[in-house]
Amino acid sequence: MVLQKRLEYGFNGYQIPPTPRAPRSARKRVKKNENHNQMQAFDLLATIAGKLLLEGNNSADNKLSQEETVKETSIKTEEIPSKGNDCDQESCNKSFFVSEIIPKAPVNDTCSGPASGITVSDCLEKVPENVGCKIEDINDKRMTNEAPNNGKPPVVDDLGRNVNLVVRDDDEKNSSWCMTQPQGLTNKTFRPPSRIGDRRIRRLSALKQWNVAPKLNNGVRFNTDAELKHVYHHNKKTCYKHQRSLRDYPFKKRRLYQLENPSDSDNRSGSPRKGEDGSSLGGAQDPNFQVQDSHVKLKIKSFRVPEFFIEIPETATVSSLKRTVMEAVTAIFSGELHVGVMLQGKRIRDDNKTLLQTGICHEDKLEALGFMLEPDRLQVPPSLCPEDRSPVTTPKPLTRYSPPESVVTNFRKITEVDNNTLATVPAKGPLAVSKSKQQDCAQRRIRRPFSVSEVEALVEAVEKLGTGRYVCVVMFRWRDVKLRAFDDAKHRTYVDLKDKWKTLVHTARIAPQQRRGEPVPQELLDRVLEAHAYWSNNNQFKTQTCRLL
DNA sequence: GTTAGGG
DNA sequence: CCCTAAC
Repeated sequence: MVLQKRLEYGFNGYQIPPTPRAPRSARKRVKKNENHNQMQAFDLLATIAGKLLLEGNNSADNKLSQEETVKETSIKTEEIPSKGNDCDQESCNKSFFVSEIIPKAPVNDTCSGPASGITVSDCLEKVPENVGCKIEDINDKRMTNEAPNNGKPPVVDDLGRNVNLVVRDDDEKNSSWCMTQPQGLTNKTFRPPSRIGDRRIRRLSALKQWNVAPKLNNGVRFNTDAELKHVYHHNKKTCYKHQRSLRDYPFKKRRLYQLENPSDSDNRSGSPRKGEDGSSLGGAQDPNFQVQDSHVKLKIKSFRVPEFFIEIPETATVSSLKRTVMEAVTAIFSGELHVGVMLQGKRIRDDNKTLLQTGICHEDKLEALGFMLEPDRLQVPPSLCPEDRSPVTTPKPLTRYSPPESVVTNFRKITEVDNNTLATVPAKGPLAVSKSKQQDCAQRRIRRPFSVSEVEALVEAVEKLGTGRYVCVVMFRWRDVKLRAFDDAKHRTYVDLKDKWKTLVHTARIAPQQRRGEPVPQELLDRVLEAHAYWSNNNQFKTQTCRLL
């Protein structure tokens, strides 16, 4: 019904009536340009276009229809149970979060021998004895596997804004929406959880986790947020910049730092970033090193268990849930564990090297040291890999879990700087290469340069749809470009496309010798400039007017 | 949720 | 590619 009503407005593939937002945008835009004539012309054209093209609908009716559409759409949207939200709630209710664990006995003494004398393997032997765990909430992942209720496709488009043919394609696509491939959806209501959604879940989970019983029977205790901060701010001098940057930081990001990854401050400016080759980092040559004592002090802040899956009946008690988690954890850690050492993203394989030789003792190179706990792969049946959540032997038939492929630790190296001041050096590397990075909301997406064919598709779509600017009474959107040309490319968001177009225009304008990356054919760049000029220059109004009338 | 624009 | 004000 709504769809039909929208389609009546279609004309030559362009949407005709102003969207609920359009007039405001238009006014603002015109206002910005201080072009009152254009504004008047817009109003006039809107009226004319409405009269000419809406087949019996005058402007007033049109407006009314729009409002009805909006109303219907919003009601429909509300009526459809938002599975995503349900999942949010579920995630909160079923979180298996525990806080990070700091071993009762500081690990500082673990490697207290002379740095030049203790080997990597010496150090590793100490690590498993102090293991704790941090179990990540994985329900956010499960959300992506949820199918919507009734298989009934929701009204995708909001507010009835898009009434052109592109949107019809969109709706049609969603009408034939297939439940067997939920991952592939760009569906508005059921698209995979955004990173913001993840953050919300994580934040809620994190808030809950501080209420978890503070002690396990093995005596390992959960540290609190306060403790983390305490550790974190051992050295005011070192952390000053970070604190200041957090204070100035947007709230969202600040929250991420505080709640999600209190140890991750490697993004702060001034954080040293050295070469990737950890093995070549010798500490002996560094004059600064000589003022330190020869002991390497490591504090392992926590171990994290990524990809930890549990299924348990809804009717199970909290008690049995706890027991299940405990059994799962026990099963993982009772098996043989191996410890790996990562330095600056590179695994140190030679156990006979000294810490000095590997650079582990070198404070300036320690932004990227981490330990991994890995269950013995031989004991892990292939069916237990995270991709295949097959049940394993557990006391309850309906309970199942799959163990993590690796257990990665957050860590800090603590090195004495001044008299009693401890400097904490943030970890980097292991988390960045582990699977858990998929759950790390703060992770920056990898750079994926646009291929020429992608550029071509983008240019083609923009040529047809425009760049999201307000043109006469027609509003085109990057969203439509995305749906039309990049619907299958899940890694290309409409923002990406918009950004790419921005750089394409820039590229097209600069001299060829100034361009970088994969060369874009001049022909395409010409089309970019042409399309850009068409959709954005001041003549667009005139041009579009001609097109419409 | 989208868009536009600065970083 | 990120971030976010403005819509």
